[in-house]
Order: sequence, then structure tokens, then C-alpha cells
Amino acid sequence: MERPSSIFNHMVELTQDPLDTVFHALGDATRRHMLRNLTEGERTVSQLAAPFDMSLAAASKHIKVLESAGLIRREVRGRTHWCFLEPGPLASAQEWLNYYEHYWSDRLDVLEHLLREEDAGRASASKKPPKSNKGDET
Amino acid sequence: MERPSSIFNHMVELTQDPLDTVFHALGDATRRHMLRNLTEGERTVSQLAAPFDMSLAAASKHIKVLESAGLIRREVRGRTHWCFLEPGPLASAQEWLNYYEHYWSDRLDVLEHLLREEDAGRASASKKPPKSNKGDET
DNA sequence: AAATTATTAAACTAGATGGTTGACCATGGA
DNA sequence: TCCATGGTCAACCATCTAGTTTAATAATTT
Repeated sequence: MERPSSIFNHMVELTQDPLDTVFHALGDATRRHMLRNLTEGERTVSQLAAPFDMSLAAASKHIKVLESAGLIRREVRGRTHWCFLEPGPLASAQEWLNYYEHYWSDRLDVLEHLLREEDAGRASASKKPPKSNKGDET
Repeated sequence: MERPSSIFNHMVELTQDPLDTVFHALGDATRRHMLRNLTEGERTVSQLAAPFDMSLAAASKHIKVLESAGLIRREVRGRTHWCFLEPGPLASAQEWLNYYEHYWSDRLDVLEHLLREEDAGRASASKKPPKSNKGDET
């Protein structure tokens, strides 16, 4: 449940697997909404906060969560803070998910296959034995 | 922050955006590890728990989180519970992330472009104006 | 029938989350 | 210089989280 620090300690959480913080940040509709908003261009904190029925301070916290997950970057110009999407971590989250993509397409294929089989002859109710065991990494 | 119930109330969380629960479930290295493990085939609760330095009860809770996020399914055979990957929600998480894919490739392109530019003439430090505004959906 | 195994349940704890409010601190405009 | 604006910070609160330990339940084994 720990993770040694890396050379990459640029204001961005340590001690935790980066995927922990990224996925956690994504686990909130408000924050996802903010990210979506940021795809359309840079936004100030108040602009990001505006759509939500919560105090500015609360929104500010959400933004900080996104920031420390590395999902956004902030640039202070005068008294206003401008936020930008920082897509790298999203890419890494997607990479993680990509691992499963083949798997679920396979599953859907298998399902489709089984259905077709059932549809055709209604003969074998096979139990689909799982693949073998192997090492893992997270 | 609420979500009306749907026709789809099959033991799987309501009141929350499904993405909330899915991303939340993914926001923990233990649970991601378990999922990874399940790609290699069905596993019992104890098998899933084995690699981790925590009580079986704790692992059992993690499994329940995965289950109620719809990420796994459970089949009770005798006294042992077998778990299977249920890839649908992973697909939906990936779908959500896919929205950003073009964006970050664009960004990386832009970055690459800027670097090349800087490398070449060191002339323009343009501010890259954002795209226009538009409606959103989470 | 008794003991063992597989798993959940319940009660508890420490710490994180997500929200509030009110004070604070720059910056920018009058 | 004064005041409004943009934002953070600190304290507080309710709820959730992730873990613990000690039962309890249910299905095998002996």
C-alpha cells in the first residue's frame, strides 16, 4: 500500500501510487465535470466553480485535488488563477484500463459465441475454464 | 450530486453516478491488483485476499466494493464464493477517458511543436488561445 | 456429531473527504 | 487611498474509508 518516492516529486503527491490519486480524483462527478470544462480551454477558479451549488472554498478544494493528482496545472496571473488540463495522468489511467480492453472484448466475443451456440443446438453448457496463473504488477 | 434510480437496480448502487463508484473502486491499489488477478481467471475470496497483508475480512470488503461497482460478479458454489471480472464498467470508464484522448494527443502535438519551434528560432512565446465554449455532460 | 474451512457480519477506531463559515491576503479599479 | 474581487486558509462538522477483532453462518471433512 506504499510506494517509494520518485525523481518526479514536482508538487504532486508521493507515498501513493499515482494511479490511486488519479482514479480517486476522477471518482467525483464535480471534478470530472471540471475536467470536461477544461477541455474547452483555460478556466479561472471561479469559472470552474460557477456551475456548482457549493461554496467557492469547496470548489477550490476540488481543484486542489485535481491539481495534486497532476490532472491540471495552475498559472497565477495577477490575482486570478488560471487552470489547464494536464492530460498526462489521464493517459496513464487509460493505459491502465487498456490492459483490460482485449479482455472484455474477448469476454463479449465469448458471450456472443455462447449465445449463438445456445441458440443453435442448446447442447453444451460448458463452464469455460480460466486461463493459467502468472505474475502481476498492481 | 444525486442520481435518480434506474431500471438497472440489480444489487449495484443507486443514487450515485455509476462512474463515481467505478472510479472510486479503481482508486485503490489493492482493488486494482485484485482485478488484475481476475483477468487470469475466476478466483475465490481467499485466493484474492492471499497476496495482501490484511485480514480476510478487510479483503472481503474490498471485494464487496468491486462487486457493488459492478466490476466483478460473484457465484457461490458450496461454501466458496467465486469471483469473475465483469468488464462492462471498465469499458464505460475507458469510454469516459476516451473523450480526452484526442485532446492529449493534440496537446502533446502542440507541445512537440512548441519545443521544436523554441529549438529552432526562440522567437514566439505564444499563449495558445483555448477553443470556444460549449455545453457539457459530466 | 464434531471439527474445520470459507466467508460475511458487527462493532469499533483512526484518518480522509466533502462540505460549511469566517478571516485573511493580494490585486486591481475608483 | 479605499474598496471590491479572486482565492486561499483554518477551524469545524458529518460522513465515509480502510483497517482491526471477535462473533456468527454455512458447508465440508472426519
